[in-house]
Amino acid sequence: MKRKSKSGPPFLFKTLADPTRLRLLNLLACGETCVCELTGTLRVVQPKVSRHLAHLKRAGLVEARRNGKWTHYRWAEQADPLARHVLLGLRQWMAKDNAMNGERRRRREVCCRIGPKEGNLQ
Amino acid sequence: MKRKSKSGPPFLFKTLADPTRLRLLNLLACGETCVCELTGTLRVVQPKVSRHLAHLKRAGLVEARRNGKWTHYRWAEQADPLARHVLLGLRQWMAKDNAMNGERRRRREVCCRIGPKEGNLQ
DNA sequence: GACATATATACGGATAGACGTATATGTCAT
DNA sequence: ATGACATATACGTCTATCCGTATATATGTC
Repeated sequence: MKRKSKSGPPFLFKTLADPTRLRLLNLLACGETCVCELTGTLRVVQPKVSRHLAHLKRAGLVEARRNGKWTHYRWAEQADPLARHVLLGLRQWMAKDNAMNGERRRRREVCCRIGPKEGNLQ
Repeated sequence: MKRKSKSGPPFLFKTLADPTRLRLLNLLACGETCVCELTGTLRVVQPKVSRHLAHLKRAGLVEARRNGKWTHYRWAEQADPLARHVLLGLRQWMAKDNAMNGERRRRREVCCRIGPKEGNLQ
């Protein structure tokens, strides 16, 4: 049987080929966020969010940090130049996209712990 | 029923998520190439090559030009900034990747119509 | 311990994508 | 028109992926 290469450009692009994962990356682009906030903002059932976060983590795009009952996710630094380049472009695209902007705005309303000055693209 | 958006970032990334399509883009990065040369270089059955080329064309990544019995494919200019950015990064990655370099080298051997000075990344 | 909350995973079904093979289309030469 | 060649598409199958639901795990509180 053939090896299934869970790395390299094809796997990176496969990871970015899902709308829900892009929405998650968009919210995480504002800074570290916990799962319940992501679930609330995207209005998506929690297992779906967790599954996609797990996929992003496997792909090395995000990192997780446990804090008590909560798990906080954040963008991971990219060692691979291609991934770094692509994610930079993605970030710039998200900064201009209307739908993505709207979701970042909603994130501020959903999350009680974010002050009015936070919640913008970093 | 829900719309299946054959455009936007998810579709772009889905298009780039297949190894065969990346190999095709790699060969096309050297310049316009006809299907039989691509088939010969990749050592892949012709319908498979045609199908993936059709996919790349639908995604707007390549353009086709018919010349007699042959069809020549080439990279298409990208209007979308994200696509342009991602494809630029991809091109730089291909220029450094060993496997991709090897295939571009083999392209020169397979194709009778390419002189020794051609066949490098543009 | 029992319980509530936050998150992760397992399971089964539905759909999309890739493949090999066969066949259709299009072009040229005779 | 016939045949040869280059390319495209159609068809059936197999696998990967996404989803909703149910359940498991982990942590904190009482």
